[in-house]
Amino acid sequence: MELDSRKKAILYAIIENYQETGEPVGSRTISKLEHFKFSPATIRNEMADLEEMGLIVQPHTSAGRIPTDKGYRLYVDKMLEEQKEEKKDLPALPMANLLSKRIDRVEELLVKMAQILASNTNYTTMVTGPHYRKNKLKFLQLSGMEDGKILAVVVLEGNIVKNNILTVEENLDPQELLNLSFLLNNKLNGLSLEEINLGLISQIKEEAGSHSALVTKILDAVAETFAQEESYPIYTSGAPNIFRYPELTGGDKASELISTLEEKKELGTAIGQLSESGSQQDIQVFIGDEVPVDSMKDCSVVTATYSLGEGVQGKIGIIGPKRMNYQKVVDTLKDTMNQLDQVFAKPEE
Amino acid sequence: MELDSRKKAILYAIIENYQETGEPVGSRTISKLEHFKFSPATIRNEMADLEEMGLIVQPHTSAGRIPTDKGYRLYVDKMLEEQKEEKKDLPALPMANLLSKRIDRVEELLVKMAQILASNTNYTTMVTGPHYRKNKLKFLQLSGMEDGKILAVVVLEGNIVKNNILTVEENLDPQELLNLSFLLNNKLNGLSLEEINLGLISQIKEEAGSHSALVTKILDAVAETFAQEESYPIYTSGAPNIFRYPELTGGDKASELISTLEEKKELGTAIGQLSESGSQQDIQVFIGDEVPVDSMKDCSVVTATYSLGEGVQGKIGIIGPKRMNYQKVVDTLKDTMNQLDQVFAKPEE
DNA sequence: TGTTAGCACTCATAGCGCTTGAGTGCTAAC
DNA sequence: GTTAGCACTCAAGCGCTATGAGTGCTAACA
Repeated sequence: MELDSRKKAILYAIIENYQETGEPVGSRTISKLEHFKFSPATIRNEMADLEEMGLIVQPHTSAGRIPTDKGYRLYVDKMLEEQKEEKKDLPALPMANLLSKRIDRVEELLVKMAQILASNTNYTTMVTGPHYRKNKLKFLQLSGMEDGKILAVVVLEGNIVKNNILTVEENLDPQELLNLSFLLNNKLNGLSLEEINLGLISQIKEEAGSHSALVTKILDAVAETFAQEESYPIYTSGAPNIFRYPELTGGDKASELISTLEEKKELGTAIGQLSESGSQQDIQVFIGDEVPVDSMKDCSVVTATYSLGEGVQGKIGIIGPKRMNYQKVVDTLKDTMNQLDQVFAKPEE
Repeated sequence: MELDSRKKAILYAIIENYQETGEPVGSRTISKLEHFKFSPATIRNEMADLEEMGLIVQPHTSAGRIPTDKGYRLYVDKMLEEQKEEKKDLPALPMANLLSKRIDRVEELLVKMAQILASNTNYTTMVTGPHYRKNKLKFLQLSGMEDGKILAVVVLEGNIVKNNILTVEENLDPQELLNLSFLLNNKLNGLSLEEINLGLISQIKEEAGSHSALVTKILDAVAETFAQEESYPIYTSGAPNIFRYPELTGGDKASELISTLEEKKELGTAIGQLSESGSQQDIQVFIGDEVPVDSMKDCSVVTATYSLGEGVQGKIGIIGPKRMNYQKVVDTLKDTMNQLDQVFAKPEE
């Protein structure tokens, strides 16, 4: 069967009407719309065809039609296609203020970003913490603290800073500590986790002489810092927004969704999958069953990859009902990415 | 009217039965219980009295009784009273493993603690980040990083560590940095935010000579560290548990509750109030209208103050329906507090 | 051949009346 | 003081009947 332009127009009209109302759309509703000069009967014929093609369905015999995943997919693909050409002007999000802040408070930035996106779109937002492509040790600082403890500060590329407070039995004078600090920096800087192997470790221990126990502790701290980065955190915001959409709150759905959002683990792995399967284009749309999280099969998810320069990047996902306003979400995300790029593309101030 | 022991027994029986079933409790149910050798009619007479006293109510004429806030209050007060004498043995929570971990990852500890409490009680748990009574600067470390940036590590009492990466125009050699570091530590150590006043600042700037601009930046970083600590974070866990209790999910209640939990601000101030109004005893129970958060007027909240040594303390709150198992919650919290105390009371290993 | 009017049909939803059963309060007897 | 008995109340469930939105199909029309 041919999907001519009239059928398309009807499909899109159904989708857009359903987006607003959440109710199945009947032939009469469509025929009363501006651009449609055909009678309900004609529309009905076309709708029967669209249903045959699997683009729309009736929830029950005497109801109007709602779009299927396939119908949405068609709509979204066409939309993304058109997007490439025209450049839309959206009211700018109040992200600018946010972005003028310090870079070293990445976490706060991400949380705020999630909040703004959630309240602006009325959907739920999740943001993965930054993922650092080149995870290398950049800098290591040891400082003695008065009570016999040592503060070890580990800095990775991308300016991830982690602190570890170590307790030592032996007593170190500042000069020894400085020497040790120098030795470790010398040996380890620029190396990734894999490159710090046993041979290197024993070599360092040897050179450290009597302080080899301390070196072990420090290296543990370094390893932990790397590990922490691998299990990067996930921030969510606007979870209660799902209550705006009755189709997401029937039965135990709301509970399951909220649980999924709270237990961020599953989300994390899912997002990982998204990343891998993702093509070059930065915006991806997952509709219904395409979402790789079971409790979200009634949702759609739009993801984007953000970048904070220095190869630091992560994912943003907007989670909403399948009848979400894809146009608005995609535009909003693009706008956000642009703003981020503008700020972080600047030569670092 | 006199609240004799039989009336009390009936009240408690109603409360405990209602805790389990969530359904109004009738006279027949009570009379069939072990210890009650009276007929339903007698129980009914007593129940009429209890209702007159405002301890129980009927949701509608032909229904059983449910406890009022006042009824719960009586029950809880008696329970707390008895607790003081007998020492209960609960199956220990799997907190021990957790507590054997490092102390310097307080945040992780608190999150895990919230999770364990939530899954163990089936209620929602919130934990305020540690509040440091004596907020004094303990240690300040400046390190030059290769790309012309300076890493400023600020350590407060209680081992709160914050990192700030500063960008400097001027070039500093390591020795100058060391001197500056020494100067700042000398001047600032042991001082609280209020004690770092303008006079002191200008004095430091003078001694720092040409690096006064840098000093300003560093002091800003210090101020920010203090400020961050004042808006201490709040962790929640087990929010979806509210869906277990129908009385909390009718209407928009679930949505409001989840929103409140997500927007932790209101919680924070409320918790603040709790702290202030709190007496010496560490466990407090808030029932229904006593809870100082509007969206939680249908809930009860049990709070405890935890302490991690060094005057570092915060609040834990368990949020559940008014028919929550107070006994279990209070016991669990006490057990947790004890475990924390045991670990942190040890001479710091 | 595409479009439309007309009509019979379906079915979710709402409203109505009925029954059921859990639970009560009251009274009178033990 | 306690209990048996009884009339009463009322939420909840069930079946029945509109109601109305919406459909598919057929036949007529341009």
